[in-house]
Amino acid sequence: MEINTDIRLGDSKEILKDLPDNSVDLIFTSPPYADQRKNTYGGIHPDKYVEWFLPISKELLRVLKPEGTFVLNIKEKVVNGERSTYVMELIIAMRKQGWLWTEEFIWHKKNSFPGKWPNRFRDSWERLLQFNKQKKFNMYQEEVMVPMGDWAKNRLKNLSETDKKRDNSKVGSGFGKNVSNWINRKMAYPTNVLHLATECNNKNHSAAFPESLPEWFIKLFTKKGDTVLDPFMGSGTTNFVAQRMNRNSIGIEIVPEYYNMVNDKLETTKLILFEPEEDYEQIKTKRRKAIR
Amino acid sequence: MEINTDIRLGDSKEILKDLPDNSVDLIFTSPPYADQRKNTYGGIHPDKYVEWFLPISKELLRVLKPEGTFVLNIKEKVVNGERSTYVMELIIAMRKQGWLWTEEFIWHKKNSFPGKWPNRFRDSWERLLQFNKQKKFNMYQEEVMVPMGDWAKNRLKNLSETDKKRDNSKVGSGFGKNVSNWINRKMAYPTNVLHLATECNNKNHSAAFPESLPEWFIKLFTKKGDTVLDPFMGSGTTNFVAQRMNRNSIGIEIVPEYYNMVNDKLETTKLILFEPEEDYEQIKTKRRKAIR
DNA sequence: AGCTCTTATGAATCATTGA
DNA sequence: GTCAATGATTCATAAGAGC
Repeated sequence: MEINTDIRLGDSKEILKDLPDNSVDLIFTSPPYADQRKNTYGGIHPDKYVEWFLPISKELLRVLKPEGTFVLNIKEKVVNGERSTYVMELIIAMRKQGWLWTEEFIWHKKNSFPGKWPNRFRDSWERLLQFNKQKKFNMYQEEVMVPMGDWAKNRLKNLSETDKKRDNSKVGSGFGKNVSNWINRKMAYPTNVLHLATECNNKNHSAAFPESLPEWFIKLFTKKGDTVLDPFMGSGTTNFVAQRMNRNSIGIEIVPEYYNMVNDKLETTKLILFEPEEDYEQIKTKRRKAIR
Repeated sequence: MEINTDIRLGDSKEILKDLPDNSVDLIFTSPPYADQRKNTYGGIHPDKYVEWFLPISKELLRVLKPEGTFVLNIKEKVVNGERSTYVMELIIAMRKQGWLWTEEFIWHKKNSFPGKWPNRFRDSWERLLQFNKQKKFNMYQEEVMVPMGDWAKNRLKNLSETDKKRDNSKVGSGFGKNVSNWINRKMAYPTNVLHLATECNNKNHSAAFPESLPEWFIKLFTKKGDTVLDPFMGSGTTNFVAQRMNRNSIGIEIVPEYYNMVNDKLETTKLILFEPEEDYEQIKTKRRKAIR
């Protein structure tokens, strides 16, 4: 299978216009947060954030396939002792634009930034907002199943009366069936809380997320050969992960430095990818070695 | 110290008017969620939720002390395949009403029951929205510190070169000071993600939260002798915990059944509380025995 | 293997200074 | 005064090396 990784230099608002309608299966991105990263990006003021984002999300709505998904990683900062409301306003505005706000996942960051303040604890979570074009969308739940913890085994042994009642009352998916499924698979579906560390390999980009973050959503919402788009590419994490997972991808980046950095890495990676018969993990290891 | 637990039967919007200005240190509540619990509460429609809540939050703003805190436990439900936006709208509306939206804590529910839907995972988190009247409010961070892992003890013995460098470079707060803090503490500050189980003792009330939830916020935002208010008392968890922790409390409940249930329990508890020289844990155990 | 120990580091906040 | 920029402060975890 030929996998294409297409990166473009320029402003998302403009570049996106070149992409055809209904052509992308998953959009995964972490846009510049309001007033952050001033040295590299424009540094959008919280009050202007929604206004700035809406023209972009309008294009995203156009290029996304009807069964596709848009996952937006964002977190509002504290301004003047209060959490900003621009993310709330953005959700409301995007719904008016035609998006469905399907779900909000929580990224619980294991290792959050240090600090101590008299009236605030450390912020250790971010939002992962899931938007869709329609109620029916592609979701491959089995791909992100996780090994069951001990709690589940214990629970299976001693089941409360409430538990039994609940499941027996279900039609078509009785309790016994569920249990046998669990025992056979020893795997469970995850929840809408993701527990990942913030560690990332890209030291040159200030705001890179860990590879496991896009990886999880790419598994969940796409299959091999599908197309992933990141309109705020940054250090290219989304695109590298997509490539490793045999998904086509498009990345857009406005800062030439980052664009070039990703471009250079991409060349290195291509050489490795042409070696056949390797699975993800092997490629992952090799690539890392090659880059470092 | 004489602790008063004052429960009232009626509609919060009306009953709250009887409470004096600036008299409450902490408001902790979990209001009926939109369209949930139809059999017991009115079942407020998502579209009407903000409109319904604002007159109540207006009174809450009045009765709260300037240094007090309002913690609102809420989570929007899925309507027609989408998350409702009424919580977002409520936050924005409450800010216009004069509230400061200081922080959003996440309650990560450890043990949500396994379930499966074709396009959605189990919902295992809820919002705990912190509102304040002013930027300066009472917060007793030390009270909610958690035991540090074993790694910390080891670290204290042999300190890394990096640690030394970092700390030696500081002016005015040298290395030794920090270390002594650690040794004395053996405790760490939490973050804004709470990791609690959903277990709760009140089977008769459909939406009761675990005691550890109000307990955490009562510890964090009040001291002994302070006053806690729950305008949607339900099974009275907040009030029982407040009482056990030597805080005065007020509870308002519109459903006579719940009111009576709490009232009955309260009588039982009072007898126990009049026995002196007991700490929280002892009382807790006794009360539970007495009630069951 | 399992333990102990070392080391790196993360989209943060706040107070202060300067325009 | 308001607003923007700068610097100081800071904690807990995981991954990896060493025994």
